[in-house]
Amino acid sequence: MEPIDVFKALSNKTRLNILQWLKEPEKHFPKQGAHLPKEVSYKGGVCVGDIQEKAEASQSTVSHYLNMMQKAGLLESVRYGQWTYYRRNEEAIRQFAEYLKTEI
Amino acid sequence: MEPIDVFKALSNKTRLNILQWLKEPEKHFPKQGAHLPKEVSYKGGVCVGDIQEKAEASQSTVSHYLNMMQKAGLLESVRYGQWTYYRRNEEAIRQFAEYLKTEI
DNA sequence: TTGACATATCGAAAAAATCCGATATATAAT
DNA sequence: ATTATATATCGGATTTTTTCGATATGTCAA
Repeated sequence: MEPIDVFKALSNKTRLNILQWLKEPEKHFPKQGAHLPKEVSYKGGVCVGDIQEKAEASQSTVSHYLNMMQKAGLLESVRYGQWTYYRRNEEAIRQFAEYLKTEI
Repeated sequence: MEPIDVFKALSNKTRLNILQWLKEPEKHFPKQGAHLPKEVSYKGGVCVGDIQEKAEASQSTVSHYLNMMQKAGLLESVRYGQWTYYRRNEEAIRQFAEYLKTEI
């Protein structure tokens, strides 16, 4: 987790929004999980299409953003069938907040 | 203090270094304060020239960086004669770390 | 008041980020 | 097999950031 990559990932309104929406997925993505078979239930994860709709950017842009945020360590993903579910990597985010508090 | 501006300011190795150097000015800028008359003593502040020398970037670049970091709220400055001293805005930095911990 | 020095600002070239549509890939449904 | 759907990747146009040298401004010293 390179701090600079995290700062870059957070230097954009849309990406910052996505990260904050994913704090409360059921609130910001009410129809979330519609595609998920009950037995797998990826807790807190939201599929790309739902995020794209809310973000009001193109599909390729949102896919790119999510990939960037995942590489920075802020998100993690799992694929179920044709859907990719993204959710926050809370442990990494916590570590980053801790780093910021002590090192910056 | 716009979070996005702070993230942008921190998305650069040199600027991140400057902020960290200024945590311990006497350690990273041993000749610091040479120009300061004792009676004013801007605690923790370092002049642009000393920062530039350590950062190994051009004078205009460093001046620009410092201005950007100040606008973001991370630094504050005072001018004494022909020198401008920059130091960390600890309260703002603390607030930002707190924002990150609770809002991100 | 002239010259030297510190810093800020300007203008521009180069590099990187943004962001899209088109296309590829993978899976699912018929 | 074919078609439809979700996501990823590609290629490129546009915008923003980076970074510099040149110049302007402000201050001090002789």
